[in-house]
Amino acid sequence: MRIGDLARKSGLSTDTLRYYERIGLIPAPLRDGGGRRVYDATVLRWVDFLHRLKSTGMGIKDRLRYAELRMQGAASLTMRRKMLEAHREKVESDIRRLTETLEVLDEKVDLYRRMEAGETVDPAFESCARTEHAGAAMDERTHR
Amino acid sequence: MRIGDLARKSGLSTDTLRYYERIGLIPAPLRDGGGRRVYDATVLRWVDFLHRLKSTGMGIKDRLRYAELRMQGAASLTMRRKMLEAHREKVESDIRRLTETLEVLDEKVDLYRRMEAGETVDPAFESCARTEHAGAAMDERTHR
DNA sequence: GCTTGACCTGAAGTACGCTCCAACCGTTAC
DNA sequence: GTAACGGTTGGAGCGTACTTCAGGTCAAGC
Repeated sequence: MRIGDLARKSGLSTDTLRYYERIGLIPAPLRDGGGRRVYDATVLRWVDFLHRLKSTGMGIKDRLRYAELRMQGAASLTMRRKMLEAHREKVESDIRRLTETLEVLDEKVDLYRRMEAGETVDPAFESCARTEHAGAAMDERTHR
Repeated sequence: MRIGDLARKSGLSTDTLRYYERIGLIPAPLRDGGGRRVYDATVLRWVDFLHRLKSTGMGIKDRLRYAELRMQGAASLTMRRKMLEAHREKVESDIRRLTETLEVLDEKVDLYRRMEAGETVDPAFESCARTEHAGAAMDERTHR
């Protein structure tokens, strides 16, 4: 598998793959006669996992650290597990934040729909500390 | 309320608040005799909401666009609602990705725990396309 | 009156994570 | 042979989102 194939399969660009290699996120592959990178199939799983860590909020330093540990082999298992457990906690709290936001957005969309329909909005919504409806609505009322 | 109070209440730094004002995310407040910014309480809700949009993955361009619409008042309600609905979809798909990742991490942590305990790992795990256990484990076996 | 602390401005610097570019080389199809 | 294609390198450039800095002003407490 050459770099273009890996790019297509992983969804990353060839530039990004070379960049990851340069900074040490993926191991340097063997080269063919013409000096071109030749990847074995297993690297795809690693690239996908790295991408998963990144897309769920793990920063580059931690991904580098994890990649380093991985290259050290079995001796680093415990440290890697601890990193994964820490990331798990972060992912869980992100899910909570997002789920809460889903509710806030639904409330707001609902309010906006009612305002679009010309409905008079109960001033009691001002007491809802989670939104900025009040401020926005005040602006809207006072500046027109 | 001065900029330091708003910083403490919102969790953002005074520098960040001034930066947000400069790029147009928060409206320019009135000034006191000494030229210092004086905020009214409602801006805190707006800052919190902006922070929520940001921390749930809305980029700066969209936040700027939203802030712009908000300053235009009630005429932009429909467009704001559509932006919020679009963001809602993104948040939902992020939750799906994160929830899936939680499972992947739990699987991996579990596997690592078993390996730490010296348990022989069933080679069947190689068929699990979601993880990079196989590659890592192979490395670990072949390089020591 | 003087110090302390909070605030002001404009501009430069930083960290992350790519992304693009120029200039070149090697393989394959025709 | 030659054109197209995919690959190589080192280095520059970019977008997001702040953060820091230099050099100054202002208000309140002692």
